[in-house]
Amino acid sequence: MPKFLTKDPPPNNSRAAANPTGSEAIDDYLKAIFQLSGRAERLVQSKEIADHLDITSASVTNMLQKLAMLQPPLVTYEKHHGVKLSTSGRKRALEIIRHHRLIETFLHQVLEYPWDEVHQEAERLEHFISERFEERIATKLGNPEFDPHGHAIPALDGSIPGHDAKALSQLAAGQPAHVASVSDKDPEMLRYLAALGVSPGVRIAIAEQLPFNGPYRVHLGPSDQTTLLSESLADAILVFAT
Amino acid sequence: MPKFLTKDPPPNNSRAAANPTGSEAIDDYLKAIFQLSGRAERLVQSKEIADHLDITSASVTNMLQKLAMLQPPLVTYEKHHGVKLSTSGRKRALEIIRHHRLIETFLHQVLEYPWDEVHQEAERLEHFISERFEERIATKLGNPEFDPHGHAIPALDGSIPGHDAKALSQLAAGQPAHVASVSDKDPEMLRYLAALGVSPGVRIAIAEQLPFNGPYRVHLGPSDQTTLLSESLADAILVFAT
DNA sequence: TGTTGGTTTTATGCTACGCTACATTCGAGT
DNA sequence: ACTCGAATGTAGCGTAGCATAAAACCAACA
Repeated sequence: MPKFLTKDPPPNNSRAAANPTGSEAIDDYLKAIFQLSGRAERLVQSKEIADHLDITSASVTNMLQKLAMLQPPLVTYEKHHGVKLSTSGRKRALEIIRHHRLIETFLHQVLEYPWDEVHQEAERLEHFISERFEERIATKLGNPEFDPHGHAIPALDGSIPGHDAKALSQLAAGQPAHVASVSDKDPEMLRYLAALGVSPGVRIAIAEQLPFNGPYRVHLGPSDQTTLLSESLADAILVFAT
Repeated sequence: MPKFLTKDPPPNNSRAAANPTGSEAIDDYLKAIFQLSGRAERLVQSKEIADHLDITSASVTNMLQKLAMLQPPLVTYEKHHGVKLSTSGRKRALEIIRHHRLIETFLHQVLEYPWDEVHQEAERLEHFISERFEERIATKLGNPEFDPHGHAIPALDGSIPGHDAKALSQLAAGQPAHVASVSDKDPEMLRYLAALGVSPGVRIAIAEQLPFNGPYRVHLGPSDQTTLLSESLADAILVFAT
């Protein structure tokens, strides 16, 4: 018998109010699985999670077993084949992501945070806000569908405003498009993009990619200004064709 | 040698961003010591802390030793005589209390929480918000001096807007006064007080206390309406004479 | 069928509290 | 001063929660 089942659990930390059976670690696993499994909800391998969270595979196996035998289980786990989220697990994952993106939007719009600082704060607070807090800021913001980086905010019922976006690097040259979203992970990159004028909704089109996987030359914004974007920037920007 | 000194500490939880050497437990000890020691900053006994936090004295001794030998120390600890906060400890305690009261005010004014619900949420969030968050909500609120219950919000420099308030039960009969603050611990009580029209700033005076430690008959508000208040309510309401 | 990654098991470590049981000290009252 | 009970301190231990390294173990593919 696994050692974590020695006794029944009497949890008592302050985050319990927001999430009865949970912890920051668990939240992070659920988010990771959700993001890695993608729309198709494919099985996710331990190694992927381990890499994503920067821990060892052994730790992941441990936690997955734990998550699978919680009541209710948060994942369905097939030995040697991977995991996917259970209904409860997906619910919690979506809740956390909703929290995160609502908080980001709130920090940006109400507290006037610069957009490169919202992620870090949201990453911390997403675990601790109550249902009530979530509901209040959503109302205050008019139930927004997208966060400041253009990422869709899951609705209360778990539905996600669709977007058929693809990486700018996948866009055909000459195809006019609009910026859907930008990665929020790297503040430095966000500041740079802001300086360039790249943000959700802005018009963008690729003029050409320079030879040997070189930078992209793009036309940007209403004035069709020409700008150079590195490969990694072109991967971090999602667009939808128009 | 105490066992908690086995190795130097590499803490890594998400709250670290808000408070490098800290934990919710530590915050709670510091708050307790601050509140118990009062204005005079007298030495606080372990037992008082133990009772306040509802844990055993032994646990308190343990923690106090730990707090005393942190770098920098958060308390000065004299064996068998009690503790008081060090400069760093007082700084942190005031920071937490400032967080708590700013958050309460913010929830009430910006997110329109009813005043009996703000305490619980603030109690959780006070540990996790960043300096930046604190600064932004303070600015948004116009650097308020009092929270919705009338409690003074410590300023950034640690100063606290003075108030020479005393319990309503200590007020002389006939002496006109204003409500300074009400205890925020019990939501039920807050709802009742709200229904009566008792809130900070309201005019109040004792008509009489009924015999044998009976309830207080008070005149309340601009219309001098007469109301009965139990002993414990009269203890929970602070007033300043006018 | 053998190699080889990814996976699982096992045994452990570590932090951060909390507790019990027992030893000690303080200090108030005689 | 002395005594005795309350308050403290010490030692040892328990638990929750993660994480790890090393070794055993699939399972898929060439």
